[in-house]
Amino acid sequence: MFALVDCNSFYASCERVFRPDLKNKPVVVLSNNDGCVVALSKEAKNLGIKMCDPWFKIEKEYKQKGGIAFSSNYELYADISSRIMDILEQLSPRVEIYSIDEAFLDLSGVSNCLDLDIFGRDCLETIKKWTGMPVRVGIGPTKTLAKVASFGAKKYPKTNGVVDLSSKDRQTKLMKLMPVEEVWGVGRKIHRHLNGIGIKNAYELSQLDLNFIRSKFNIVLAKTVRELRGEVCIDLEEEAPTKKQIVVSRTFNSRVTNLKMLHEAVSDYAARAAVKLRREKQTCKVLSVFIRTNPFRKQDIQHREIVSVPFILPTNDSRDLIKAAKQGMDRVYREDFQYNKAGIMLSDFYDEGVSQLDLFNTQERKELDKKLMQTIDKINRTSLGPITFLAQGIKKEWSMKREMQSPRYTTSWNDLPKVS
DNA sequence: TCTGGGGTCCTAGGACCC
DNA sequence: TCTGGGGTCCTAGGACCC
Repeated sequence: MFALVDCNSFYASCERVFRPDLKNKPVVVLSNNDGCVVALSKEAKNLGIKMCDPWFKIEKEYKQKGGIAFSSNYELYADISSRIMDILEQLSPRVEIYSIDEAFLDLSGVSNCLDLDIFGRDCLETIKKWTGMPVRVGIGPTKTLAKVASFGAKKYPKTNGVVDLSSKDRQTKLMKLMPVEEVWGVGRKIHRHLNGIGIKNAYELSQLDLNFIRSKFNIVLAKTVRELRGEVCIDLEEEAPTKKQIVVSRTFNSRVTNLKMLHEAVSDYAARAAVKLRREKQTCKVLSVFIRTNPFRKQDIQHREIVSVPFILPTNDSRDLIKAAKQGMDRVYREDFQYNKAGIMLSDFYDEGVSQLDLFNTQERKELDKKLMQTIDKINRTSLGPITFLAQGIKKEWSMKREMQSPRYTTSWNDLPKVS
């Protein structure tokens, strides 16, 4: 048995934790650059706001109706997320952190000694009490069915946020009520295709012939179908597998033509990626740089390009990555284009421990470089930081817009909420 | 004026080898 | 001149997820 614990409109709820005055008010959270809506409260949904709506299109009307908006504050969200995950780890022996706002729990031990519905409620109430965050709990024999249960808990208020799909009858009943596009693993393309052959709900999908699915769709969807029937195909993954690539990219706050600024931007991204790479205890052998004009501006001539810069030896030294990012930028950059986004990607990873000696650097030199990076990372985890490289720029004129960001209530002394 | 960012997996097709 | 068939590896692109 699996449980899926899922936070209700996570980012919007995070913003409410320290702002009780926002209870029952429409709240939306915007993507980087205040571009579009990435999270919205129930009340905002009722105003007709949808996920991915561009902010500039809805801003005026939304505000007139009394809606509140926030720029994304990932520091706050990450901190609240980790508090919730800590609680779950106390409640269940095996937890897979699936995303910032979702976790799967293995309930096979729990089901012997406790009613699953009671366990679910206990989970929900503990998290509410300790963090103030509203969650729902879906329980089922496979991960995909736990997702179905979670859909039910969200859709039907009478469930009070907990749905247990242990029984086959309840599975069938709920799947018949669930539009097929809500099924985990069914995206836009497959939805269209399924509709084309008359499949409308999750139950109808679960009844399709597996060979038919494999020949007309693919084996991924066949797995989904088997999971809907209660056959476990997707196991719990407690340990996060080591990453295979790391991407850092941003849309600029305005269009950029100047090579110097682009150098700054990709240097900044490379330095951020280097920190992530070292946190994974990995080194990489390839850095790619990409650049893009704004595809929404049909009137502009477009240019997009990606190049790879290989390293002779795998590295996670910020200085190596910054240098490569600038080289890559020189190769993709063309004058007279108005760029709106650039990014870098690291790939071809090796364990940090496995180091090769090369002709030019001694072992002592390597140890020294490694210590330097460790020291910088350490300082940057404290309030003494941040230490950055000059190449990352000082003013960062290209960097993104976040005009409506909430304070870092939980991670910065200066932003602690005051009680008077 | 203004449309996010970061991942994984699968598949088809090309290069190369025997 | 004649140019098969099967395997592996890599890459780009598509589809999905949150």
